[in-house]
Amino acid sequence: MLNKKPQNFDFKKLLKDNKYIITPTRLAVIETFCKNNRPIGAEFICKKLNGKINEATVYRTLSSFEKSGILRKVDLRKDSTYFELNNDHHHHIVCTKCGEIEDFKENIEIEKLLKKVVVDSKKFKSIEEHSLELFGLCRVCN
Amino acid sequence: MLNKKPQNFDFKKLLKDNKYIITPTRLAVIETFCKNNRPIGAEFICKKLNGKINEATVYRTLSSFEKSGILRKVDLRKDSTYFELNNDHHHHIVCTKCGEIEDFKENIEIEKLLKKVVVDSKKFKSIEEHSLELFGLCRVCN
DNA sequence: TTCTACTTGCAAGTCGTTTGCATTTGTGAT
DNA sequence: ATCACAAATGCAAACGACTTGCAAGTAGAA
Repeated sequence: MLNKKPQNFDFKKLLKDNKYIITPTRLAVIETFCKNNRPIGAEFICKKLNGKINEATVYRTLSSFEKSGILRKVDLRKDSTYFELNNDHHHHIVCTKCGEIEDFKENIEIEKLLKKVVVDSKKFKSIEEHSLELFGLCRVCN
Repeated sequence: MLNKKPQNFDFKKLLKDNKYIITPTRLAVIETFCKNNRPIGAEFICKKLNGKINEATVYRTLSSFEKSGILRKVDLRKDSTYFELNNDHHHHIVCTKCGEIEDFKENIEIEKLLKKVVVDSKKFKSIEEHSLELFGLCRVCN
């Protein structure tokens, strides 16, 4: 879990805190997430880094960062997998036409409602994660 | 959109209402969804139907049923795509270990909260769909 | 500086899904 | 009933996202 604004934090410290060996690849991947403060996928990263990092390595890095909690997966109903820095809890509104994304904050009311769902549940007594994404047409596409 | 309990409705009427030619394949696919009242994917359908329907046809049928609104896609963080009869609005709690699924109803409070999100949004003035799925360990796996 | 375990690149493989094409089938008109 | 034709299906090949095995490179501790 990060606890600073994505734009300016110490990449190396983040890696060390998560017991990673510091490599140019890992620094570059984190930097790409910081520069583009929105969900991105493997293909985007490869393009942005100009093919300097191998595709397979990008996938391995993303998957590893997700396990350690640096990144979180986001379901955007696209054909490939998107990740995001796991720094603050929010969700997305996604334009189904142009792909435009707007964030919205998780709030206490939503949390309360989800807790109530779990209380009412017969099969579950706690939940660890949830996805909540809205889909529609943005003002431009509409 | 269906408006009857999934267990007992007229498959042929459903197809006709949606301007489909009635074929054994389509009837069998709908029936599989009715019998197994939960999200299922292409592989499951092929197995249940004993390979009587070609894999490619199953994919084509699912995709077509989704477009016409008979089915809805469900994001369950699995490696393949799951669908569900689009008959009543609900969400899921999914066990990340064994895959057990429990439904919970969409309620007015959740709808209100989501409407508020849209009101606060700068880029969107309405949404068409949303996903809301909870993930955790069920009582058995916990 | 050296050693070792971890990381990376490359190429091949996997898996879910899609597509092109030839054949079959449902349905409305005859 | 039968016909004609558009639509649906099966088959095999292709596709795209992702994974894996292995050999070579590299970070970091000693």
